[in-house]
Amino acid sequence: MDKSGEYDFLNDLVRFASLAELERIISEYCEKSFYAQTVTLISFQRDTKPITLLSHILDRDLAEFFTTYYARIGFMLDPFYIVAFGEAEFTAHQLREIAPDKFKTSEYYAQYYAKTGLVDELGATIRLGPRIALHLSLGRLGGHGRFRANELRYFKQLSPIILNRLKAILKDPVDVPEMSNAPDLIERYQNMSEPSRSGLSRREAEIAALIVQGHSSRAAGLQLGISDQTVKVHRRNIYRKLQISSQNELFSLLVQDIRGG
Amino acid sequence: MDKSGEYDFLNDLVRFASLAELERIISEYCEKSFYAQTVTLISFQRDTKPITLLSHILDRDLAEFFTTYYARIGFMLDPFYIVAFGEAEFTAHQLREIAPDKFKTSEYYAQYYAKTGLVDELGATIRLGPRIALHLSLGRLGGHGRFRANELRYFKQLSPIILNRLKAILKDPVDVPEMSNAPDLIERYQNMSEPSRSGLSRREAEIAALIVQGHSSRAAGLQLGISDQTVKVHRRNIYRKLQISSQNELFSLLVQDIRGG
DNA sequence: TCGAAAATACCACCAAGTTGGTATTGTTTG
DNA sequence: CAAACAATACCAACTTGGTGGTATTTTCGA
Repeated sequence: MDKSGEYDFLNDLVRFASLAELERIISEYCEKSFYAQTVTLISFQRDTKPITLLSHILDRDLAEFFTTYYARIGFMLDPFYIVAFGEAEFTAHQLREIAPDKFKTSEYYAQYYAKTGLVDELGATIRLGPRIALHLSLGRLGGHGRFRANELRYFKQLSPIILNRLKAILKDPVDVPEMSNAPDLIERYQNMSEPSRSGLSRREAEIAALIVQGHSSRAAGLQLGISDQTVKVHRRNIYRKLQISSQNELFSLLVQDIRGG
Repeated sequence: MDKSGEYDFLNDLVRFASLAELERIISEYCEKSFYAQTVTLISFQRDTKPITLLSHILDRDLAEFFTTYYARIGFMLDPFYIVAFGEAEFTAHQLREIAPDKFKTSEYYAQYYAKTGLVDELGATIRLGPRIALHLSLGRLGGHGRFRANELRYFKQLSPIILNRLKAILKDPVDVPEMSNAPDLIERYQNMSEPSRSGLSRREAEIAALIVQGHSSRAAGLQLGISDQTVKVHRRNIYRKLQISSQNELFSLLVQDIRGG
């Protein structure tokens, strides 16, 4: 497999002066090197849909899938999106570093992520404001192997430079889109039950969100600083209130909710 | 809940002379009685997509969902479809009688069936030929409760009469659609692996099909007359050959395959 | 302020999936 | 024919989900 130019790529990526130039560099490199098969630059917005600023996806079906599903539903369960609004101002990770413990067997993975054909991702995110962040993603398609340790290292060194330059370029307020009031994952679950029944409590909705993101009861407990037994109790109460009996249905309700409005 | 007319409905259903008249009777009754919220008449065809002859679904979203998903993917995993091409010439069942043991927690249930809002179904099927069958389905939406024992009993008595009359009406060859060569579930799994790798054996594909239909390892073993341990071995081999590691992914591959072609 | 609900925690049990291993018997195919 | 593979079977271990129960503390609204 030809990996020549894996460093040249990132090196050159640093020398751009506009979004258009960045796009040119990316498409040039993606054609002559196997370093990455997909490159996307996304504006993440807390509580509402992301905006794709740049998307280099050769496969047409995959590109369509990306705009159809990821932009509507998938992003909410994307580990990179979740990390984007965490504490750190800047983050750069390989997917495996931040994916929940059951990510690969989660409903999200099976229904959305697996369809992209991606086997690995490098993602970097820089906060532009309290509710907006810029995300750069490099993807490996099946058959090209995962990113290696040295590739990750180099990405972690250069991606902040790239994203900081982009931040400067995009600081024009024209580029910062309007906010809508679409509810986030937790709010969705809180408002989900039928009017007659009592809805999920804040905590229960938090746990529902973690579960659909692909966390096991144990992992969710660790993250919230509570026991996995407690998580199981919440699970039971969540299922009862929503009149369901499995994780699969919990995911199904989310998709219905998002589609419905 | 008003269940008056539950018998009148089926009684009147028997007195039709054409598809159009049947449709009129159904829509009349569905509006003044809660006996069934959805009534569909489908032409099942082995190995290819079903044809909806009549569909009384009040909810517009549900109706759209039905044509979008059920007609393309869902039917393959529909317990009634599976039973339709079994040994019996005629069958009439409540869903719970023929659903696989893990149906309610299956990926199919969560992704397709749950979205319909149905909580129960009565279905009757009559074989028109070796590769074609006629299916009548009555559905209960959430909030209307399941069909009761006496309703099922009456359905089992009257549905053969209705379907036999329909068979006579539809025997006109114009109504029997062309066959295509779309692969069935088992064939799909057999042809699924990448060209470079060896595909699933017949037996493995059979088991893959049973699993996505919602059978547990034990249930699949019982059905095939082999041990559940053997089913587990096949599972392992299936996962290895398809380079996956969970049931969720097995389902995902099917959906991809069907969408792709 | 009193009571209900929420949040926390722990225990036990069962079903099921996932992952290892070994072994026997046919069948197919190069 | 020999090697490879399919199909069968059994065992063991582990993880997780789902369900049942009980109990304590906190929070918040009527």
